[in-house]
Formats: sequence, structure tokens, C-alpha cells
Amino acid sequence: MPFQVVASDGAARVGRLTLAHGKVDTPCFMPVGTQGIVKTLVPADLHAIGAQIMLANTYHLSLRPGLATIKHAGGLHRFCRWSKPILTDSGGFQLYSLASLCKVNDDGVVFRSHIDGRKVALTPATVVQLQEEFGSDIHMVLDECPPYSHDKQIIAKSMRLSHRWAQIARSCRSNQQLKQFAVVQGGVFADLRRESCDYLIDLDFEGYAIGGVSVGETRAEMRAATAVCCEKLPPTKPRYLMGVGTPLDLLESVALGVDMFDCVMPTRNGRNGTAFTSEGRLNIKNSGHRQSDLALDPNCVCYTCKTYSRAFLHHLYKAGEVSVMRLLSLHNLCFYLRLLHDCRQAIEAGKFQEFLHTHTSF
RNA sequence: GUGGAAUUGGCGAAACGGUUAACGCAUCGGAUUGUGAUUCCGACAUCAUGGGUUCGACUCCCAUAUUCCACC
Repeated sequence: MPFQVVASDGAARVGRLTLAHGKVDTPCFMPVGTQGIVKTLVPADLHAIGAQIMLANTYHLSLRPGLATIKHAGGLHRFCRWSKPILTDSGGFQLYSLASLCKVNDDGVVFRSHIDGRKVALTPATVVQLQEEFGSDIHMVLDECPPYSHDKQIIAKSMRLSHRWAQIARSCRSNQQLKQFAVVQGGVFADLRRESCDYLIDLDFEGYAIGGVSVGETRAEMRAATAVCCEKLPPTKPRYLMGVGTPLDLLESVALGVDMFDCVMPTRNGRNGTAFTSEGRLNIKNSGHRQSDLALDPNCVCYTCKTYSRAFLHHLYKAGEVSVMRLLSLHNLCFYLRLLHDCRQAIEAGKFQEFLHTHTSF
């Protein structure tokens, strides 16, 4: 049984995912390590804060260093020195973020490498093959993540293209051990979301992601879309909300039944001076911290909070020391991971609603 | 002492006889949602002082102050 629901409270549930490189307790947050590493951190850091799975990116890794190098190293886990599970994103999001370099057709996508400008083609099948060769525990099918738009026709057309790609991806696996997740699309349109769920459920994937969110829609629209998908998707399969989000987004989504998250926010914001704390967001660049003896988050037990004052972190930022990026990334990830850990505990105790109400400061 | 040059925001540094004086750094804020991020976006000066020329001067002239260079 690759996924087991062990407790639930309302729509929220606690589960366990059994993967080739270990187990993952859900709801979980997956730190983003696009290039095979979480920016500024090392695997030992992730172990220290309890990360059970990391995300990496097929698009980026296939361009550089390339499949040959990763195979030569003995696969992605060995190459990166990360022995726990890895989920690889397909590169579908890059069709969105690097849209100006991409040309999508029915068979896949042709793009100019943002690194050296060479022409590269990706198809649903080659993306499956790449991820299988990487040895990722969970691989995502190639999808198109369309920009936020009120034009339903465009969203529907894109969604059906993603469906065809998902169908191809499903049929061309060579290693049945690896878990393959499909990506539900359909934008903010409930009927399209349902259609997408239905189509993909029929293909019987190991898990389902909710994609095409946080591309410009409102929070309410994102929540509504998530809710529609959670109602439709099979309760026996893990649900992964891609690219989300703020601490509040996570709590609200767990309440709807989401099991997995990834987001660059804790690491990117950390690098740029924002810390997530039990008291809300804090910008360490602000001059008010110049002489503060407080820990970043007085309620946190991470290395950063146990060791340094806000004053010192502020000083490091002003002085342009790269260490501060690491210290804030470490703290923010610790905060996210602990938030989900606490969610799991609350769900198991049947007190998730109470837990939500005590975390409104996010 | 003589001759020459310079003086623009906290610092460095543009510009032009004509409405709101580039840009960098620093400072103060903000953003960031499947990472093209050590990124991005805001805010922040009336041009050494005093006089004059001009419809209009940071831009031209005179004086003063300060600084620098060369020569004695």
C-alpha cells in the first residue's frame, strides 16, 4: 500500500506515503531543491529539521548537468547525496515561467535553453524517461500550466492538451515501482476542474496534483478550485497542491484535504530577508531589529533561533553576508515543517478545527 | 606669494540657458506561492555662499569661502 490514511478530522487527514527511499508522513511540506539541492542548505540541514522528501526539477536538471552526468553518478539520489525520497517536477511550470522561450505543440514542447540558447524538445514520454532514469521516487507528468485568464476556452484547450499528455505519460512507464502523479488543471472553473479530475482518475495514477494555481488568481479562487478537486479526487490517493504557499494557504488547504505541498516561499523569502514566525512575518532588514536581543522566532528551536539574535541577523543582512540567507532559509523551512507536523498531531488528536482557530495570525 | 582648476543629496558621479536635476552606493520601506531570484519595486537633493546678466540659471559673469595642482 503506497499511501495509507491513518487518521482524519473533517476533510483533513493524516497519511503515510511509502516510497522507494523511505516513508513520508502527510500532510507534508517538500522543500524545493530545483537543481538537486535546496539553495544555501545541505542535506544534513534538512535532516536536522525533519524533512522527509525533497523536490527537484526535471527541466533544469536535464539541461544542466544533463541526464548523462546524473546517470554516470548513479542516479539523482547518489549525485545529490540525498538518500530520502525525491519528487521531481516535470518542467510543466517552466512552460509558464519561461513561456517566452517555449513553443508548445500537440506532441510536447520545443524551447530555447535559458542557459545557452540551444533548442531542446520535451515530450510527455521523454519527460517520463528522464525521471525514471533520475530514479525519482515520485515523478510528475508533463503538463501545461496556463497563465491566469478569464478566457475559459483557452484554459479548457490547455487542460485537454495536458490530459492527452497525461495519458501518454501513463502508458509509457517502464518502471512500475516509481510513483507517477498527474496534474489536475482547469484554472478557476469548477466544471473544468471536475472534468480534469474525472479524466485523470480514469487513468489511475498513484497520486494527483492540483496544478495551475497561484498564477495570479485570488486566494478565494484558489481555495475554491482546491476544494472542488479535493471533493472529486479519490480519498485513497495522495493529493498534492503544487507551488503553494503561505502558512495560511497550507492550513486552509490541509483543512480541505490536501496532503502534500511544495513552495519556494520559505527559501526565496528567507534569502531576501523575510522570516516566517509564530507571530507572523518579519523582515530582518528593518532597522527596528538593529539592537534586538530576541530570537527570530522566540518559539522556535531551530539552529538559527537557538543561536542568534535578530540584531546579529540584521547585521549580517546589512553587511551582505551570505550566511544570513542560509540561516533564514533554515529557520523558514523549519517553521513550515513544524507547522505541518503540528497539523498532523492536531488531526490525529481530532482537534484540527481548534488548531486552525489558534493559528489565525498567519 | 603668483597662476590655474574644482565645489551638485550621507558618499561617488552625470547633465542642460527653459516645465518634476541621470545613475551607482548608502539609508528607509515593500514585494516574493510546482525558483531563469545574492531578485524585483518604491521613497529619499533645488545644485558652496552672496550678488549680477537673462523672460528664464545648477548651467554665463563678479565677489567670498573651501579644496586641489603648478610655480616662487
